[in-house]
Amino acid sequence: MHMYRTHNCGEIRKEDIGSEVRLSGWVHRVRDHGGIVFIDLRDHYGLTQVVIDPKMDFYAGADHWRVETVLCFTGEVVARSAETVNEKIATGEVELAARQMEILGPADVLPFQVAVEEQAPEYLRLKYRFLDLRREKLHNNIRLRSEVIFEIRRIMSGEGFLEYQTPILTSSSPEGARDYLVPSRLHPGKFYALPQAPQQFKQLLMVAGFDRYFQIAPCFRDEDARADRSPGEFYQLDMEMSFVTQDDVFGVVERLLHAVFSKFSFKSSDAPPFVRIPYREAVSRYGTDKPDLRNPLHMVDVSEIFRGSEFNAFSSVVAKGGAVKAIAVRNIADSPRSFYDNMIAFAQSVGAKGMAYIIWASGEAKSPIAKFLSKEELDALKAAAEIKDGDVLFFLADKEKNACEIGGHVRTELATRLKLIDESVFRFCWIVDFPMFERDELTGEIVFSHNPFSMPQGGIDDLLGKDPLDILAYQYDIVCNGIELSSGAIRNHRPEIMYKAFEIAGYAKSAVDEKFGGMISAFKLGAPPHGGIAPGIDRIVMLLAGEPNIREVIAFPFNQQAQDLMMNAPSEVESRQLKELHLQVMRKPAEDLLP
RNA sequence: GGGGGCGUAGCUCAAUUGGUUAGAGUGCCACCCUGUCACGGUGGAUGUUGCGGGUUCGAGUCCCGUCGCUCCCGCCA
Repeated sequence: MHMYRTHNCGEIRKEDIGSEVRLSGWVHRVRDHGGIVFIDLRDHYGLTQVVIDPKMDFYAGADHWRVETVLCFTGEVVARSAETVNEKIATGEVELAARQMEILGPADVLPFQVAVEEQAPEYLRLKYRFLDLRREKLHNNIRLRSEVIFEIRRIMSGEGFLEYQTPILTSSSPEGARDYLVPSRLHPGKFYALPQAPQQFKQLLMVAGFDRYFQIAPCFRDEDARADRSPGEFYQLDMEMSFVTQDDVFGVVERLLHAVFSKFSFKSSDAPPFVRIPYREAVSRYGTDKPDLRNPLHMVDVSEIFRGSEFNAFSSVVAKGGAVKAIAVRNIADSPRSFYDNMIAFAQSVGAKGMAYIIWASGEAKSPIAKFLSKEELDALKAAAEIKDGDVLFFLADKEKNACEIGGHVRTELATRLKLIDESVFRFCWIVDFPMFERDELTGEIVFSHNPFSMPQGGIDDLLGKDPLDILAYQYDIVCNGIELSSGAIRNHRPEIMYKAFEIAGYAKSAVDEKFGGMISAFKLGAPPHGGIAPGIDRIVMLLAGEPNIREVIAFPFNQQAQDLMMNAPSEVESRQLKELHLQVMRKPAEDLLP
């Protein structure tokens, strides 16, 4: 018989009755009846009830066994009587009558319970992550993550992609997020950087002729945390394809996401092709470039209706080049006054100067602002927002950018408060036609609005002939339920177009050669047209697991301050190590004064 | 770097709004119990109310500061 187990704790069934088995696992729960003890023994696979009879020589100690101790039991599989069958567990028709017991791993008193899904403080959960990972929810999330990644590899392989590794120690890039730096021992004063993404490497693999690349790629960015953004490191399904158009990339991603989301969730998910929304329309209609399409509300621009209106608060905004955005909500005319007051307070909390509304009920428009509006204006509003009796229209007037942004928040808040969001679906959309450049609000200069390596849609002609702010890029995002899963692009593989694009953003040719010399020289020696995308693995699993926080799908996450409380990272290092790396730590003055 | 929320027993929470000795559940310890499966029962131990000041006859409660966790803004090509 095997030293530790013949079966796992989720395995034995009626068919095994009468056979001698050995099980090892953690003590999940103990039910001590004095004359008989039941122990739920747990492992990765399930639970099995072990019964300890008072006649057994190890019985006396049974009630001292603490939960989460690791035990090994040997004994006979016996049937449970009809009234004692436990239908809640897969092994519930049988139990193990223990004949032998061995303690494999004793456990001290726990900082928090494993068998009970009670809330525990975040710092304890992170410090004792291995305990938290034993708990059902987190354990299942991490298992789901593994299964999702396995499925992704299977599908990508089926689509003709091969997986390649790229360097973890690379060079710092001038664009993008803050880098994590690694000092060089052999080159004093020089640093490696951890990759923010394998962007240039995957493009070089295309130049090298590998045609279709993917990688479950670690990415490192020294940025502050959010609920859906773990600081430090995260994983992307990084992919790149040669000789493709935007539609080819979309096809692969749509097939992949639909398959993965259908397989691992009971929620329904959009079938390909996914909705495509131009960037400017997304901002105008939803107030964001990552709209949650489960939310049925949207904005309409009613600026023209108010141009020259007697309602001065709006007409003056329009006269100054601003916009009036309206959000129609169906069948809420009977809401109490407090609902409108609270919504106005919310709008102000996200930057609105105020928010007007009109209620259509019993064929009449009721509103504090109705008396300023003509019948023609009211009719035009009804038509623009397809208003029916019982509907309410909310208005925000501001500079267009502000009105859209605030309206976006109000749209989300309205849907949340009115419970308009369908929680049973995954709604995907592509955001396309991102602008290539934008004006930096602080400096007034033209800068890249997204990825500098994206191909401008009109190629060199647009770069030469169009207003830079009107140039669109073959740049796209994929969004699911309001969460941005990824950005991608058809790349700019033509050196002359790249030089020109960088020139518009204020970079001299020599600067491009210096920063991206490797890529430029590669593109001068025969580069195929290529493009790709890199959906975030953590966010995909987060959506599938229904978790509101990304830490719940990462086995060993940082806390919000980018610390690992279990491994005690980051930590100080010995002065010898610093010396080897030609580094000197500049401590804060206050710490210098300490003895 | 900035703003909001939270911080009471190992854990989850309460404490009648400033009033006597800070409670309950769970966990822990001891004992009882032969069919439970969140077993049940009896008893017991456990508190620098995050920390430091202040106001007050009196502070878990009010004020100031500080620390920690969290959510958001900035940031994330």
